[in-house]
Formats: sequence, C-alpha cells, structure tokens
Amino acid sequence: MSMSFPSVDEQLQIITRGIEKIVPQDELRKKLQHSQDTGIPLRIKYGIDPTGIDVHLGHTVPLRKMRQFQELGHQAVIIIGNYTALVGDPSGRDEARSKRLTEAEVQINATTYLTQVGKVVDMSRAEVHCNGDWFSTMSFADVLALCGRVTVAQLLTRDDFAKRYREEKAIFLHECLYPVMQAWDSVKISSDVELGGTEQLYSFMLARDLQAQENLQPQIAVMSPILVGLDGVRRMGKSLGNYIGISETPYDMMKKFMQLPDGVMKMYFELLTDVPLDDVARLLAGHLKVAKVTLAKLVIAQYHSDPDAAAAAARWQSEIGGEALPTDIPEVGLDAALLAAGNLTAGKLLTALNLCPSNGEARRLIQGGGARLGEAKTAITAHDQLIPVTDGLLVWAGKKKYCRVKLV
RNA sequence: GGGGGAAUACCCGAGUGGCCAAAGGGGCCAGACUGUAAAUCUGGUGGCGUAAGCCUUCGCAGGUUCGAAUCCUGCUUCCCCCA
Repeated sequence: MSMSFPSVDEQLQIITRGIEKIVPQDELRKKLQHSQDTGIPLRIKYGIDPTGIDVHLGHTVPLRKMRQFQELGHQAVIIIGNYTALVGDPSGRDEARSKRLTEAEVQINATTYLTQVGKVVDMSRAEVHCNGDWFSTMSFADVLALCGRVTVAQLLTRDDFAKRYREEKAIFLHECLYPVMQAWDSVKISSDVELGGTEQLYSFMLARDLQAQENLQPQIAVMSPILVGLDGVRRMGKSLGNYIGISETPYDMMKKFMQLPDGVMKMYFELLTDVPLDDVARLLAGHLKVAKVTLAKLVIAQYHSDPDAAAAAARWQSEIGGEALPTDIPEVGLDAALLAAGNLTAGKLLTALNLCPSNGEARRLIQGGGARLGEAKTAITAHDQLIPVTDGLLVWAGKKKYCRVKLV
C-alpha cells in the first residue's frame, strides 16, 4: 500500500493548490511522511451541515480537495452534521440565524446532499458519519464536561463572535456550542486533516486541543479561500442567490458563468479546475471572454460531460453572443376572450403572459424600452398601445425573459 | 426582577400632525455602450385603472383628530444595562 502513495513533495504540491492556509504549516509534511512510511492513509475530514439541498460550486472547493486526497490514497471521512445543523453555523455571520431546522428536515436534506456530494467525492471509498450518532447519546453531564474544556475567552477569539460582542449584538449560548461540537467530531473520527474554509479556523484549532486531551494526534487544518458568488463580492451562498448549483443544466450554468465579473476568474480557475496556474495566467492575459468560456466549459464538464459543455457554450454563443433566437422559447397560453377585435393593450399582454407581475411593472418596462415584439424585436412604445395579437407572437420583456403567445 | 432603547418598503436609513406612496444610499429591473464582464450614463423601483383617480403600506390592536409613519393606550418582538 505504501508504494502507491506519490512522494510527499508531489502530494504537497497537489494539496496546496488553491489553499489559503494550512495550520500548522509544517506538520502536514510530517503527517504525509508518516503515512508514507507506514502505509496508513490519512483520515481526511469534511463536515457539512444539511441545511439546504442545493450543493453549489462553493461547496465543491473543499470537496474537490477531498477528492484529490482520495486520489493520493487517503481516506475520506464525511460528517453529516445533523446535530450541528440544529444549531446553525455562526461562522462569518454577524447575526444569529433566525430559523432552526427540525430533525425531519435535516434528515431529508442529508440524503439529498450525499447524492450531490457523490458527484465530486468517490463515495464508494468514503466513510460517512452523522454526528447525531454520538451527540444524541450524550447526557447533559457529558455536555457539561465537554463545555468545561472551553473557555469563553477562547470562544471570543473567534472573529465573528468578537465582532458581535464588540457591536453588542446577540450571541446565543447554543451558538457557542457549535464550534465545540464540530471539534468533538474530529475527536470521534480521529481526523488527521480537516478541510474547510478559512472561517473555520477557530473550530479546527479547538479540535486540535480536544484531540490532544484525548491522546490523539491533533488534526491539521487545510483551509480554502471562500469562493465568491456571481456578484463577485459576497461569498457564494444559497441565501444570497448568487450561486451556480452543480445540479443545474449545462446551459443554465453556462449563462451564469458568462455573467461572472472578470475579476473572479483567477480564483475560479484555481479552485474549480485543475488547469496549471501558469496556463491560467496565460489564459487571463489573453481575451477574457475566451478565458471565461474555457472556464465555464471545464467546470460544466465536471458535472455533465465534455460534449454537454461544448454544446452549452456553442448555444450561448449563437443565442446570446450572436443574433440567433433562443431555442427554448416557452409558449404561454393566452385566453382569446381577452382580445377585443384581435387586439390587446400592451400592458395587459405582458401581465397576461406572466412576463410582468403587475401593471405597474409592465408600464415601467415599456417606459424603459425593454418590451419588444416579434423576431425583429420592435419596441413597444406605450403602455396602452394596442397590440394585434396572433398565435405564435413573440413577446420580449427585456433580453432575458420572453415567450410565444399560444391562443387558447 | 428593575431600568433604558428600538421596530419605516428587498436591505440600510431619514422622516415627530397635513406639502408622505414616504428623503438619501445600496441592491434590483430596464435602456445606451459592451464580451448578457467591468466602468460610465439614463430611466425606474406598492397595487388597481387607458386616464382622472381609487385602494393598501411605516411591528400588532385600539384611540385622539377634519387629518396620523408622526400624538395617546394596550400588546408583541428585539437589543442593551443593572441585579
């Protein structure tokens, strides 16, 4: 078995790509060396709270790292935080989470999650644990004993808590338990390395303390930068609506990629693809639109296939980059009874087709010049303009929303 | 248990009796420009109505008043401080 590990240097080179911080820096080499010498794979932990169901590219950053570790011969250990999810991760939040999940919701989410995680991690070689397995059987006395190992002062060294404390915002007691629970997971599964974002530093370090107290080898924190979302500013997240989900269709992903700000491409290449960094630099020195298409195709192919990705790119180029009409124009039924002598006012047409949610919005859209008709995209000029409506009429509400009329 | 403070549209936030569908900023939408990138510029950003206009909205429920986001009463939620 030991023969199958690449050399420590080779491993380090792969592992450190796209990693912002390894703590403690030098111990990773020692661990890898030890694993090399003994033939015992390292246990790589990644915890995920089943709070939602859409796995997006932000999640794939540590998951990809996990996959790389697997390919180097190490053991993947996935923790489903069904108990930590009951608390909600306070990391990077300046406020407490408002809602807490029920156990039933968590259960469903966990299943969906694992399916998606399997698109990145080789689940046939991964260990999966739910932290409820050990937390649900702890007594209150056990919890107290665990809490007795952590001081509030330590807790307040976390940036997010410290900030909230300074700003006199609420910090709830159960939130304080979150890092403790996460750290305890590391004890329970004897992790050698834990993967996650830089915001997890505190929990990762706490895990080291607890592991040491249990006479275990402390884990090493391997932390990725936080992937920014489509807005190019905030972290990619479901609640922010700025994410690309790995279950989306190739074309949907393509459209989102092409809307990315140029500035984030370097990060995306580094964290989401295996393109050597020299090549990335070369790509980014060229035409940025070309680089963006390359990026999009590479990532899409990971979750679909090369042909799918190529097709999505070609379609984007012809429909959006070029002049071709979209190929997916939906038909929307329109009650023929609404017509007066075959006509309908523009505002009513837009709302009846659900292109605008209200008359007010329709009026604004028309005033802004975004409402158009037909293949020629003739602008509608007035809200009360009478439109001769025929079956199959193409109606545009801006560039991205459109449909064909289907008289019923 | 006691005291202080707060709640305004997607978010932040101004507004202390009529000129308030409610300043300003952010976000978002649309247009121009472009590579559906960035930057910039323009317009818009409660509902109904072709329109005049009408209706709903400033935590909730009442009240005072010709008139309330604004004053009063009760309630709810949140924050802080003291114990």
